[in-house]
Amino acid sequence: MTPRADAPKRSTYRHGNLRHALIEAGTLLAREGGPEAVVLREATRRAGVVPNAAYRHFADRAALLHAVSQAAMAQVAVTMEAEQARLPRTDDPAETARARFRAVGTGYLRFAQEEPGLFRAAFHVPGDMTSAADETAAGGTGLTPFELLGAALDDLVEAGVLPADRRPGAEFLAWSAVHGLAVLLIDGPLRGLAPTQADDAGRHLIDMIERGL
Amino acid sequence: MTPRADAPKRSTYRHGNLRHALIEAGTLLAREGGPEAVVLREATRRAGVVPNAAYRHFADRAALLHAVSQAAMAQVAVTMEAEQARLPRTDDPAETARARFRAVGTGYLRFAQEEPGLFRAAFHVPGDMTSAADETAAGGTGLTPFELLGAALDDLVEAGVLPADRRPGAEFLAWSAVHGLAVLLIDGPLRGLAPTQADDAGRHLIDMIERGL
DNA sequence: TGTACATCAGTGAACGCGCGTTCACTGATGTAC
DNA sequence: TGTACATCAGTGAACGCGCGTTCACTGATGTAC
Repeated sequence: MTPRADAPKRSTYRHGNLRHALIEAGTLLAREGGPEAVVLREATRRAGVVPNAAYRHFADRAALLHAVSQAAMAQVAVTMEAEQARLPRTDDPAETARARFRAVGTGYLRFAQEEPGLFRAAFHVPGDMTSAADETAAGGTGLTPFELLGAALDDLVEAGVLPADRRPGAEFLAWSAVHGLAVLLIDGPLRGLAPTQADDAGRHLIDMIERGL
Repeated sequence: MTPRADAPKRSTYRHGNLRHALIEAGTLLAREGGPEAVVLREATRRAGVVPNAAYRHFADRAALLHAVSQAAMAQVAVTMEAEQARLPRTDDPAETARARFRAVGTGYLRFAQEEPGLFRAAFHVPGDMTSAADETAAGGTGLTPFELLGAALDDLVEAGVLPADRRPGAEFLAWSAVHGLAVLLIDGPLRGLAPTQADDAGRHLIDMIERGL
């Protein structure tokens, strides 16, 4: 009933920002064990609060998990953007578009490898990330992962790399391929591949996508 | 403690083939709700047996789930083979190889759509389906899904459709793409796509793979 | 500037739940003589 | 062909577990007068 002893002691009766603290604790739980590890009681324990206190901020466990999932999604977006940001400048627009497109994929794969638990949480019965931007799932640029992919594909078309008639539906093809590799790396037969090998596989896969699109 | 009333009554004290009955019950549970629905107690209930009776045949719940997972894997293989079997004969070996390769993918996708619960169970922390054939995961031809894919790729090379230097690692690229689409269709943003649209997406994806490989 | 009071965040205690698993048992089977 | 007995599949009862969730509460805050 009492919050765990090693939790951050509060001097105030009010917590301050319990909602935020619970999402943070939940995110940590997801990092450690994926979505099923996001246990309401444990989150409250870590926040140094009694279990039912969570119900002031979330309707139920599912609502907390959803918030965590959105936060994880935003981190995916951030990783993608970081991957794009580290790209060297080029004058060739085709080259640039291509590099930005690849960065979307490699960022996605990097996140999956580095944060498998969060990655799984992000895609845990997701609230259709395809539809209108959900702010809480967006990265620094305000775009969700799906939107970043779409933008990269638009760039490819604009740069003349991708024929316009190939554009419709292309996000689902590219996404499928990259997502599949991510899943196989996380808990499929490619799990436990050394990071360098995984990177190789990612490169080859993205090669295939570029050629195939 | 007593088995459920509506379970098949036994006249004999011995069940007969409880191990098999439990796998069957577990498979049904997986169909209905995926791997996490494979609950030991419920499986025994359905088999008309007391909970702990399961321990005569399985070390623990994980062992039962593993057996169910293998059975599901075998069904994937069977679906793939069925897809190949319905192919019309052609004289053109290149055409034949190509069609057989595509059938591997479409069978996989069809199974995922038709039996999402079993599909998820099949890939639930799998015992590395890449390695040596596990009989219980094989279909009618004695090949696992992974081996069927490998064979199809070998055929492509032999028929001169796929350059031999592209062959190494190709199964992981093809598999990633198809698996990713399957996952997105099952519980990703493409979930709830009409079967015909899903088939279209599958075709386009496999087109992409063929071109990209 | 001071005080009454509404608001509502967090507490304390308790619930029912179904789960996996362990124990000592009993009853049917089939094999050895 | 008949009987003793070892084997072991399934029973009965019970455990501890942690979970999500509900209830009536108490304490601190900040706003209205």
